Amino acid sequence: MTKLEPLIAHIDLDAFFASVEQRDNPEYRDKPVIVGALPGGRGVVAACSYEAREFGIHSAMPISEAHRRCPDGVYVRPDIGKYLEESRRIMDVLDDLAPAVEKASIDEAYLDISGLEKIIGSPEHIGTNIRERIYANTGLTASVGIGPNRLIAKLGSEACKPDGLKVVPTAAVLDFLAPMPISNLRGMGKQSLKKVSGLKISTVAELRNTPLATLKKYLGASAAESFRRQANGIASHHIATERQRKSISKETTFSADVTDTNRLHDVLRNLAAQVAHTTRREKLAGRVIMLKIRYQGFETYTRQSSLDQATSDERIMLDTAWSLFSKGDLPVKPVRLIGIGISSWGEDDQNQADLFGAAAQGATNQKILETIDKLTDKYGKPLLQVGANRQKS
DNA sequence: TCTGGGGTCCTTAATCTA
DNA sequence: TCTGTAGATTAAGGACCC
Repeated sequence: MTKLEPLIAHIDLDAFFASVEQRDNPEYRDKPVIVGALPGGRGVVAACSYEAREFGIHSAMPISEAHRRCPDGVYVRPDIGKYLEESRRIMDVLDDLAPAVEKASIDEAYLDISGLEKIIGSPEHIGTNIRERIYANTGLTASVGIGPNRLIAKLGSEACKPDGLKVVPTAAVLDFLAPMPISNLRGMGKQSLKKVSGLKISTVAELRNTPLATLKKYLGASAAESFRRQANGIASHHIATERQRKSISKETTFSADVTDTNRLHDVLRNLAAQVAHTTRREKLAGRVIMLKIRYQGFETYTRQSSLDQATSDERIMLDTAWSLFSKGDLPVKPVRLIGIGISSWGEDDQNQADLFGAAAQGATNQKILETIDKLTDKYGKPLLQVGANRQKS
């Protein structure tokens, strides 16, 4: 049997949030739609329609600046629930098409379409098929890039936006990459660009021709090697169909900075409850609690603390985070943002939570009950709490 | 311009441990 | 037993992405 050449497709919905709003509100069509914070408040643009982009608006732009550029635009608060539902429908369409689908974000996915050529036809044919099916099922347009690996597929879909299809055969990869700005490479953000500014290189071809030792001097070994591989079109073609999330967090920015510690504690309690709820819903328990504080001037601190045992209990999360806040090594001044997170999943507590949950749901399995007795003997009261919390959620 | 929220991964420094 | 050291782990923060 001959080995299959890897063939990867990257699917990217065009201006996703804004397109959903334009589809659902015909009066928004052909208008600059800006989804995000409302003018007058603190916040940024989460997504905007292509009409809005003509005013120079882009995602992550402060909403005040967007409003200055386009005072007559349609400003909409995001409806994440609606977008998640839409995302699920799109992923269902993709699941029907390819054996391996990796959801990369709410509006993006990678598909392993190796071998599909024998069933559906040429890569162009496959790409067209994907775009047509998404449009037929959702009324939304998507851009599709197809190439021998994830990087080329992703850059392909970026190159043909909006509503396009780009196929890059292996033989064309180097020419495809050559004229691109180096900022197109994964990981080449503002800071890395600053680091290489002295090299006077702007295109991928120029980066490719820069000695590796020189790149290492400016970027460090690991980043230099990564950019060099990318410049040569070398990247992974692995599609991860199952991805375990590594952390859960919740944060909030105040409309005006807060000094009142009672208020901060109340807000943190609320955030801890939300994080705990998600943690239990995902049947997880974590050992590391993280506190995030941001002051005026975007001065940001994080502090974390490891627990002896994994938890999904909001009171433990709150108490741990609050003791990090009160420890005394953080500046005492008005707080702009406060957040809490949990990570480092632990096996034991998770299993115990599951067992208690099963018992609470009326399971009579003798083995479960015996195990609960054993665990209760071993750990005592706090464990009963795990079950009680789970039941509530 | 004045910067959300929820993530991941990487680097570096400090600390622990064999 | 003491000390130095290397490697592992933890903590904090930076950078990036959508």
